[in-house]
Amino acid sequence: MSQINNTREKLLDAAFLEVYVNGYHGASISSILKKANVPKGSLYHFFNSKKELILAVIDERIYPKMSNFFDFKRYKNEDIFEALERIFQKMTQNEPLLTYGCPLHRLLVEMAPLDREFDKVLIEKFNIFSKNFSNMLQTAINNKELKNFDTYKTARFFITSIWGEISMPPSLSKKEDFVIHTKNLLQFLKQYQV
Amino acid sequence: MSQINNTREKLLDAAFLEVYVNGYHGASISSILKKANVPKGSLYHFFNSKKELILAVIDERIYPKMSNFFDFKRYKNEDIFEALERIFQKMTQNEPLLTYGCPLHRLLVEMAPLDREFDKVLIEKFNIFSKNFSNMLQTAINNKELKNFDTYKTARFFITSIWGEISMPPSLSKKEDFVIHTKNLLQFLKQYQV
DNA sequence: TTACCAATAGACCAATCAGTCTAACTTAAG
DNA sequence: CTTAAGTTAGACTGATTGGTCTATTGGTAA
Repeated sequence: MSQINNTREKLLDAAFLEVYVNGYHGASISSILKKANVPKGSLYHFFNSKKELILAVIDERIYPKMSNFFDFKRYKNEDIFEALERIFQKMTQNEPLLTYGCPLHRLLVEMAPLDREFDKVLIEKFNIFSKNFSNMLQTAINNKELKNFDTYKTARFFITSIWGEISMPPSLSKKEDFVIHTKNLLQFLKQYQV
Repeated sequence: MSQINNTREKLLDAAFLEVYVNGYHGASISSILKKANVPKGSLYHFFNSKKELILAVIDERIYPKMSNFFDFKRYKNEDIFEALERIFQKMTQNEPLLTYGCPLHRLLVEMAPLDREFDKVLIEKFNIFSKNFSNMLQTAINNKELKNFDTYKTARFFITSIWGEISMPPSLSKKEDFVIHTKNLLQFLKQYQV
């Protein structure tokens, strides 16, 4: 056996890149094999189909990366606005993501309406991010930092809004625009400040 | 000759549906021909390639539809908030668009990073919408309805934000969420009210 | 009537698609 | 050393891809 499924890992890496650039339908198995420098037999040894491979890419590559991007956690002694500013700041520094968009969102737009399994898996992830953000806001409400409001709906508003901005193509995607976008969202949240 | 290029129109209609559902890479020429009930020779008589066909779909089908959706025009005697409420209200009534997303945005996400021509054509459209909206806001500023601010950047904020929301897949796309989204955006704009 | 050209029709093409299959190789266990 | 399982290797398949080509049709204008 090769060292702990090195081949499988190489396939996931190559497939991630291929799908990130070309989307699901645009991604080619032969191109993935070429990138990974792995023969076809190995791919179909580890995965039963292209679809299964890409679903694994979502779970094992895309989702972990994006969890780090949508990292809605409070530090101690931060108020909610400080925390969000820090989180948005961190997002802003992730240049490839700002430039080339969120791979989760790209697949969501392409595949969720077409395929039940993609729909299920991708929405699952979206809901996790929303829930995390919602919890963060709820804590702030409990702490009397914010007035009461529907935190889940606001979390959805923030995330879909951010997705809209970062999915703008490289030719239009300027860091400055993202900064303005997140500042606007923070400005919006200020209305709930106590 | 058939009546004023009836065949060409049928091809554009069929191609629009095919691309709206499947995206560019997922769209199949043979499926388009079947839908349109038109032989292959006719397609390649009117268009030189799949790409040229879809670029025509953008200009002659998608853009006109979306111009109606992103219809940033003031009526007489409306203040800026009344006008935006009316416009968002009209968007809200366009159920297929809310449910299946904006075809312009879907293509933008899929193709703009991959192909210079798609990038150019699609961003052109985005810029038109942004400019129209920006002008609308500028008029309100000139009328002393709103304080001064960068209207173009705010227009971009609104449009990318709305795109993010309506590109959510059917399984998550509820009219109620869109209503909340636009209400939040209006709420944001209220900060500039004089 | 003739001539011409736009449009229709679909057989055909090479390339590529995802996926299958069998053989060989490698590694670990007994 | 033997055996079995896990993995590699890539030739091959049938379907489908976008696109080409030639023949024919239908209508218009001279």
